[in-house]
Order: sequence, then C-alpha cells, then structure tokens
Amino acid sequence: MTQHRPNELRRPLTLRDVSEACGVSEMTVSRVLRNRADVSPATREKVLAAARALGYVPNKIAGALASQQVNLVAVIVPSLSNLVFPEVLSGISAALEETGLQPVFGVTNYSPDREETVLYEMLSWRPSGVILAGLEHTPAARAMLESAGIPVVEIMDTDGPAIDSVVGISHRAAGRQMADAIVSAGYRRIGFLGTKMPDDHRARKRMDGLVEGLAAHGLELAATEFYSGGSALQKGREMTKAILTRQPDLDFLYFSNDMIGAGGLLEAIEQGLDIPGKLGMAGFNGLNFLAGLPLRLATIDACRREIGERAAGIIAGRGTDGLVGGVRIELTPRLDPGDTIRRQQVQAPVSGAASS
Amino acid sequence: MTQHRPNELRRPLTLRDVSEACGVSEMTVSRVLRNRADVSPATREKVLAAARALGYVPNKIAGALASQQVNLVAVIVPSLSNLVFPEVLSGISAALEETGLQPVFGVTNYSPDREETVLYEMLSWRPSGVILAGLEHTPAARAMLESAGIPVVEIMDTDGPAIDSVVGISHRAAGRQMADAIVSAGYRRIGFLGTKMPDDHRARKRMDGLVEGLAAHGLELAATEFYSGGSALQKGREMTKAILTRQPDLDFLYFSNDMIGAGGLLEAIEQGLDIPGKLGMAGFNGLNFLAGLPLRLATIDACRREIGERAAGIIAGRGTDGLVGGVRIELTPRLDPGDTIRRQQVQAPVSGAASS
DNA sequence: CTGAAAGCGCTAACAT
DNA sequence: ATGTTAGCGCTTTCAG
Repeated sequence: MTQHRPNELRRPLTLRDVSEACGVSEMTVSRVLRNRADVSPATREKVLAAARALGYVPNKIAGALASQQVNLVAVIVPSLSNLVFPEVLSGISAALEETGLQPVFGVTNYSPDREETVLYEMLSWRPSGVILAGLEHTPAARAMLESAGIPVVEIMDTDGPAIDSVVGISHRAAGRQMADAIVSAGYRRIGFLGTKMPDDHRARKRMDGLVEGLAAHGLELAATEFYSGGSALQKGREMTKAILTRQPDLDFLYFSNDMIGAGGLLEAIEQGLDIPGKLGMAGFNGLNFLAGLPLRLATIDACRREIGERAAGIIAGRGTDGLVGGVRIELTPRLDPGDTIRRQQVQAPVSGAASS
Repeated sequence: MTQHRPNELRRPLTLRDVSEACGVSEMTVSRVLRNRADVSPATREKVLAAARALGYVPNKIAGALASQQVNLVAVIVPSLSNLVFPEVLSGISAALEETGLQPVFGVTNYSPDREETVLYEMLSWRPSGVILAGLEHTPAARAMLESAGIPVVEIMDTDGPAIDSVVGISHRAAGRQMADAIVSAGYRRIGFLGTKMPDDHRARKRMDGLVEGLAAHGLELAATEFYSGGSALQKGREMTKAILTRQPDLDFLYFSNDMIGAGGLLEAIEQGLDIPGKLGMAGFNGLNFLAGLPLRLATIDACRREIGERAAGIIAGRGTDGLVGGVRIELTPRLDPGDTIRRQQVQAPVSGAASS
C-alpha cells in the first residue's frame, strides 16, 4: 500500500531522510527519536509516522560519537561451554534489561593474551563499563583497565586485589569450607580430581583452599588426578576409575566441578561402593540441573546468577551517583552436603592411630 | 619510572595526542595503527612507541563513522541456558577469530518481541552481518533484516523460507527420521515428552515430524507429556514417572531434548525396566557431555558447532566476493541409536493389518 | 518549542 | 612516504 520504492539505492537511511519526509528539521527529528520531552505532540506524531514508514534505524555510531555516550557494557568471560558462565551472563542480561544498557560478550578461552586482545577490541568501542572474570590479567590489560576511566567489575573471585570493583566468592575459602566438612564427617583419605588448566585460577584456588583446610586438621591429600579437556560425565568416570584403582583405600573424592563429580558419582554407584558410608564425594558449583541423579552430589553453590546481577547493578548504578570508589562484594557460598557426605559426626581422632 | 602525569584530565586519548607525542601527522599515525603498508619502518616504530607509552586505545566509534565499516557481527540467540547455543556461539567465535570480525551476542529468552528489540538495538550499530536463530520473526524484525543491506544468516532450522541465507537442519525431517528408526526397531506404543514453550518452534517441528513419520506407518502417538521451565534431569524423571504411570504399556519414549531424556533414562533404569528390550528411549541434540551415563541415550546430532562455523563463514565470505545471493546449507543430522533403541529388526506387523 | 551552526575522532581521497 | 582537506551522521550548544 505504501509507495515503497524498490530501495535500489542501498544507502542506509539517515536522520535527514526522515527530516525531509516529514518536513521537520533534523534536530527536532532527533529529539523525537530520543524521546525528549520538549517536542509538541503534533510534530512528534508526524515524525514517528515518517520514521516508521521509512523503516529508519538510527545510527548509534554517529550518535555515540556526537554525544560521547555509549550504552554498551563489555562482558568478558573465559568460556561458554563451562555452563557456569552462561548463568552469569543471564544474570547480567536480566539486571541490565531495564537500564538502557546493553551487554556485549567476549570470550577468551582461558587465555590471558586472548583476554587482552578482546579487551582492547571492546574498549575501543568506549563502553560504559567492563565486567570480566577473575583477578588475573596481563600487565597490559591491567593498564588498559586502570586508565579506561570507566567502572570495572571483576567477577567470580575475591581472592586477591581488585582493580576497581569485585563481586564474587572466595574460592580458597570454599575449598577450606569443604575440607572442614569432609574432615568433620570423619573422612581421612582424601583424593582430589580436577582440571590441569594452568589458567583456571579459581579451580586452583579451590584446591589450595582444600589443601590448607586439610592441613589445619593435620591431613594432606592422599591422591590427585588431573585431566584436560572439557568437563563431562565421561571424564569424571574415567578419572574416578583411575584414582580408585591406584589407591583403593581413599574414603573421599573431591572433584573440582560438578560435571566430573557427577560422572564420578555414577561410576562409584555402578561399582557398588557404599556412598556416603565408605566413600564420600563432593563437587563444586551447585549446578542444579544435575538434580535427578540417583544421589544428590554434595556441592558448594557458586552464586553465579547473583554475581552477574550484582556486577551489572554496580555498572548501572555508577551512571547515577558519579564516581564512587570500587565496591567489594563477597558472597557467601552455601555448602550443600546432598547425599554424598555422611551426616553423622564421626568422632575418630584425625591422625595416627585409628582413623575411622 | 616513566613520567606519567596523574592523568587527572580524564579525557580519553586521541590520535592527536599520539601525533603530538611523536611529531608525526595524525594521518600517518592512523596509518600505522591500522597496519597499512605504506609507512616507513622508522616512523612506524616512532609512532608505535608513542602509542604504547601513552596507552592509546583507538576510538572505533569515530573510525567506523568515518570509514563506514564496522567489524562487528550481530549474533542473536534465544537462550544461553540451553546448552545448545553456547556451542553454536563457540563455532561462530572460532570461525571469526582470524577474519578481523567480532561477534556480538544478544539474547531473546525465546520472546519474538525481545528479539525485535535486540535486533533493532544491534542494527543501530551497523554491523557487517547478522546471525540469528530460527526462521520465525515479527513482521517488523523481518522488515528490518530485509532492508538492512547486510548479509543475514538464519541458523538452526531449515524448515521454511529464509530471508537471505540459512544454515541448519530440518527438525521436521529429524522427527521423521526418528519415527522411522523407532518403528523399524519394532516399537509401537510411542510417548512424546517435551516442552510446552509455544515459541520453541524447533521443538515443535521435531514433534510434528515425529507425528508425520508415525502416521506414515499407520501409527500415532500413544501419549504426550509437556512441561515448562528449564530442561533438567529432574524434570525428565518426573515426566517419565508421570507418563508411565498414566500409561504403563508404552514401549517407547521420545524426549524433545537430551537433558530431559537423560533424566528419563535414569528413572527408567532405576525402575528396573528392560531397556531397550521392553522400553526404547531417545532424545535430541547429541549432547556429548552426557556420555558416561549407564546407557548411551539414542539421539540425533544437531550439528550445533558446525552450524555456527558455517554461518560465520558465510558472513566472513561476503566481504570478499560482493553480494552473492542467499546461501542455503542444510546439514544432515546423524541418528545415533546408542544403547536405548534395540538393534535387531522386529518383524511384527505394524497394526491390525500389514501397513509397511 | 524549534532551528542553525559547530564539532565529536577518525579516515577516504586527494595532494605533495 | 607523508600531509591536507573534507566530511561520516549525529548531538551539543546556543539562538530564536
């Protein structure tokens, strides 16, 4: 019905086109399109009608350059296959929904250099804020973040100094907390199964915390088993088989994430082991989609979604109240013993003589 | 050591700053920073040194406006919690890595209106291309895509007309393929368990295909069970329990995704059912991280990563060879019978008479 | 309430 | 190999 010309002239429409189409100055058209209040209802309607009819989409590049304002928030995570980060991203998305800010995601594959590159790329779009995982960055990345002049939120991990704001949990403390739970349930010969990735700092900190926590009780790890490659049930099975073959006397297996933990759990069940009686098990993350396994794996909730929400909240808040100093939010993860850590306190002494 | 002024003047650095710092014209600095060949090694070094020392990050907003070129590819997916999309995104990321193009992700939560909003927002940054999931869009979104003048790739689904290019599989055909496999293995009383989400068109098409395929053999679904909410093992268990209670004579359960399928499998195993003898089961997606379950669930691979790679390839290719017409790539999903569809042909007739 | 002028930071297109 | 000029499409600022 409308007299669309074939639009052969593949030139994107400009404000000027709309202006000409409705006989209102570019300036006023711009005002209408930005929802500014000081325009008469009559012209507003005229302009909106014209814009809609033409199918005009504003050019934010030009807008951003002129106004020096960009409604983008750069979000940089190590991986999307990890299952943890998609949840964080959802939290960020949700929290930003009503703020006019838009998240833009980048992925580093756990490579610090790649992180630096992605960060550079993103900063060159002059976002309103940056959210990135972890506290470990290359010196160059750190420098860029410090001099960017925008709010920076480091997420997931609070074990270390932050550039600006942080939202996360202490993975070290989570490891210690698990150690306490393990020991006070009476387990003594503990094996650790985890990733070999040198750049997964949080997994490493969890292991460090576990080792520390055990040390506080006069214990040390009885065995470790590392792997590389994506976390999957199958990996967990294989590792569990391997570690139990090497050291059949282990009475607890701590997995650095729930996915391999679940695999281990299935393996142990299949082997007919007495869980949690003779063998306790635990993972990390609180991956709720695993509910439904024959036994509920003990785990520590990493507060993923909340971390995303809070981080986004900090960025969104900054706009209003000017430059507040960095905020530090350390969430307290909840340990859920599930069905794989025995509840009854075992009173046996820790070392030397009779261990359980 | 270096004499950094406190940088109180929180003004982002410009090309001009670099230019003044090294005594080379802005234009030449710009050339160096864009790696253009026509600059003498001497000046190149001078410029790079100055830029590094200052910590200059180019302003792509200005650059894009001037050059009318944006190295961004808009990628719009329904969800990140689905596990399917992160893999697609990884494929896109990987394929774009060496092209100078950068993916930018948006999430719609399966809402067509939200898709329209996100699309508008992204198009306003004038990306070099758009990749989005599915063939179903609001009329306004469709109009925007048609008039954007950039390559558009609709992914995941090939069952319907495309705006420009498509890369995906036919979910309808996948459903039919599964129906054939089920019937020729001799199963006759088939139940479907799936999502209730009205906007998950691909799940719906799989069910349609299944129904069609069964009809071709003179069969129809003996029972259905729907749910809403995220896919999780637990859901699969509950649904399985429910459908088998209502209709204990079912001999096959088809789940609309592997996650609920895995839950169902665990439930069935626990109930001590004879799988695949008395009860066959299948899911959809080829989620390889589920390998490690007691039995391998039959499934159809959705080619997620390849879809991402091919889609990105189309966008990246366009730059070079100008405006080719839309490409259509329909991948052929592989059906893996796993351990939950019996292999031996059962020769029993389909229905009353002999219809196959 | 509306319009005109200037310029955001960079790069294309031309000089030199 | 380097510099100069103009302008990308919008918004800020200041006049009406």
